[in-house]
Amino acid sequence: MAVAQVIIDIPAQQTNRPFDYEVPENLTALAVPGVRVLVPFGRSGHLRQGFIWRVVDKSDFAGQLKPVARILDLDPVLNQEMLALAKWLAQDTFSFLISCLQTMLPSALRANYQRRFHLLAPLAANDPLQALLDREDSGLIPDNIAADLLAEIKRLEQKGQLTIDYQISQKTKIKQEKVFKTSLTSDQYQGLRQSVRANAKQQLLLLDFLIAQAPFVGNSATWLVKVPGLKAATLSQAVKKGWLAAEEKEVYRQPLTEVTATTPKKLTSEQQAAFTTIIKSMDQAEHTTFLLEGVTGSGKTEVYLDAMQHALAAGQTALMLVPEISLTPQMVERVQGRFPGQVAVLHSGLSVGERYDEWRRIERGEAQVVVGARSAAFAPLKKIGIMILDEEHESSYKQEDMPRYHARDVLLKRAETYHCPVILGSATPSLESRARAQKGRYQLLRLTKRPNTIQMPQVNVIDMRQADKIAGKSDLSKQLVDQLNLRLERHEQSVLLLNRRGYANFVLCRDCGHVIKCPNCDISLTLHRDTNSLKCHYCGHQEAIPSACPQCHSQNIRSYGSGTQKVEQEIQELLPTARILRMDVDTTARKGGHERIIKQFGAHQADILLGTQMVAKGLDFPDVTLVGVINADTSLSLPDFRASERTFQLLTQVSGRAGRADKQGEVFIQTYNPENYAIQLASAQNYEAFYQKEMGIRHQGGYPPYYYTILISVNHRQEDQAVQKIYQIQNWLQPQLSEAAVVLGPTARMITRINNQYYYQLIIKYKSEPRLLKALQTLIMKMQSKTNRGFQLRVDREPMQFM
DNA sequence: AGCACGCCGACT
DNA sequence: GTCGGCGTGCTC
Repeated sequence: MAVAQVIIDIPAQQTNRPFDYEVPENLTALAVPGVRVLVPFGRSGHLRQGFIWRVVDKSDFAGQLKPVARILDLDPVLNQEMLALAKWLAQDTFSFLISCLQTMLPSALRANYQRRFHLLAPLAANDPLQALLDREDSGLIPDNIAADLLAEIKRLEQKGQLTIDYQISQKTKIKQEKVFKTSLTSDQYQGLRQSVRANAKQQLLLLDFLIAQAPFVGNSATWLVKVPGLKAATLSQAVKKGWLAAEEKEVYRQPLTEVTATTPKKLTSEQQAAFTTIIKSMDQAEHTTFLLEGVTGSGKTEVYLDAMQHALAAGQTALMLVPEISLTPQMVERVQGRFPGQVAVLHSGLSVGERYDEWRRIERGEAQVVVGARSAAFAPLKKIGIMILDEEHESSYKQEDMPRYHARDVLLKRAETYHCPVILGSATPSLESRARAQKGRYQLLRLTKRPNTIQMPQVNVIDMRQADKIAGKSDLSKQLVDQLNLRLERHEQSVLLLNRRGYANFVLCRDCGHVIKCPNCDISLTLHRDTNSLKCHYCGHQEAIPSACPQCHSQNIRSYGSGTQKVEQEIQELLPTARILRMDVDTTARKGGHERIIKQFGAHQADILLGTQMVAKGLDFPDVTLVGVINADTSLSLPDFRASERTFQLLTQVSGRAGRADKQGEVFIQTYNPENYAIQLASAQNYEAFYQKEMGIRHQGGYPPYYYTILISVNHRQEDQAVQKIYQIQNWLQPQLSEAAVVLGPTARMITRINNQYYYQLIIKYKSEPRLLKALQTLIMKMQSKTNRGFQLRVDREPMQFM
């Protein structure tokens, strides 16, 4: 009898190896690697979801095998390539196989475990469990259930008064909407209208609506009930009375925006040269990595599109990743316009079901081109001919939780399988990539000119130590405000970058110096004017603004430092006619909020777009002639060796937003460090010089790309526990490293406490440590044991954030 | 995460 | 002697 090796979804994930299960005779045809199965697990025998990893003839397991309970897929959801990719990913990122497999799939295919209790005997009069039964999903035990309720459930279960069952429901994969059909004629509704009690407001409202729908009555027209004021309960009552017929109807979610087909633009000679090199590599099926370094506006996208076209012409597919933030309608329309009907889009704005639909279209081969954010690196395309990573320096390509993968590494790995080239594109490549191009591991392609003779913007650095400042508004120089005013008069648009959201940075008592801090984190709270509250940007804690100092009760408490909200208010006071749009986490958090703001600004419904980093990325507004950076220094002062690189990239990018069409753009950068090289070289738009200078610094400090880095971080509710553990880890790890490896720390993280967890960390810098990876795998396993309960360990290879 | 096994204390 | 506390370790 066949034996399936199954990777199981165990919540605690204490294991990383497959478990063997017997395949019942009638399921052997379906039991192939990559299909999802339900298997009994543990003494309880509760079913869990898993993936068949391999099918073998005989098990090495000495005990009695349990049988596979159910096979969930007719065709594997993960093919051989994906399974191999998962294995590599798990090793490369120190994560569990199961989490890698899950990450590759749309969440609609992930198991959704539910615990539900059923009463066998009536509850006591005031039993707290009654509250759970009264909810709509009667008897469902929520994951975040209060401990005392859970204890009560356990108690009753032991007394035999209730049972708990465990269900695995697949999250809805097919979008279903409740649709109501009229089941009576208009006349019959009229009749009912007469007989219903006069105070049955809801029923009358419904009947009036049904009568008004008369033209539809009698035919099969279905309609969605969206009558204002009508409650869902009334509808279900109406169904019971036979007034209406309800049914679940599958709805296709493809918000098909009308796209006009576009034709390829003629390439400039530089673009043509890059394109020719790339397609040569495609034709020869080489997995070359190209670093396409092109200044903003030099037309990288046109090269991507032509390369993708070349793949399609050869019967292959194309995968293009862009940062989430630049996956705007502008970008999507551009790709869809070029390849109408062939494009699937994957981004976080899609619902679970929409994502699944797009994933299916890709998997079935109905879409040959995929545009998406980070996780689209796992798009189930076959016969990939070209892969593109736009804005390759963006840190959002690195996933911050398990598995901590970098989309770039995934693409490069897949390129080996498909023998196809990868294009990494950026105006300001990451130092890692640029250095690899230097060493010849990547092939460097350059686009140095903007087509249509658009000039590079003129960049001015304003020295805030000497600049005229507007009285009382210490963050705005007179020069910048004059420039804003000038654009306002000319009916041109401006973009302002301020790297801090909220209203004020912190709230301080002028008498005793007390700063109001988050009760859960070691960080001061940020003042938000719109909600009139103090917020913690790390844990989300929110509290009212106190009228007196909590320490000395003085009324003399003030806020310091400017955030987007305050600057918005200040500019509004200075330029009363200006229409200002604010774009930051607070205004874009809701679904579609980001798009809405971009659309509004693009449609000239505002004169000034003021926002955090996100205004710098991927936006293309032709009428913006002024870009202002209010505080270029905030990102510089961070204790992170990448601070200069980030500042340079941000300033260069935001500068590129100015003057893209026929109008010359101007950039003003306010700074207290005007002589800093990152600011100087960004204003000169000189990437090469920055690269040389920064490489020198990295070499001296022994930082990437000269060294590999690994961050090991431990957190615990109690500080002394976290400290003890990190030293214990260091003592264990150090002897396994060579002399050449450098261990920084242990140190407390910059913000030591977040959400009442204390964080301590170690950074290992190394060039070649053959034993390190194995040791870290062991460490992860050791940390899973019960003696280490309460600790969380994080092993992050090439971390983006060192703080 | 569950669930059982097992090794110690306070009771019929 | 045994009932049950929850520390420890396994789950095919």
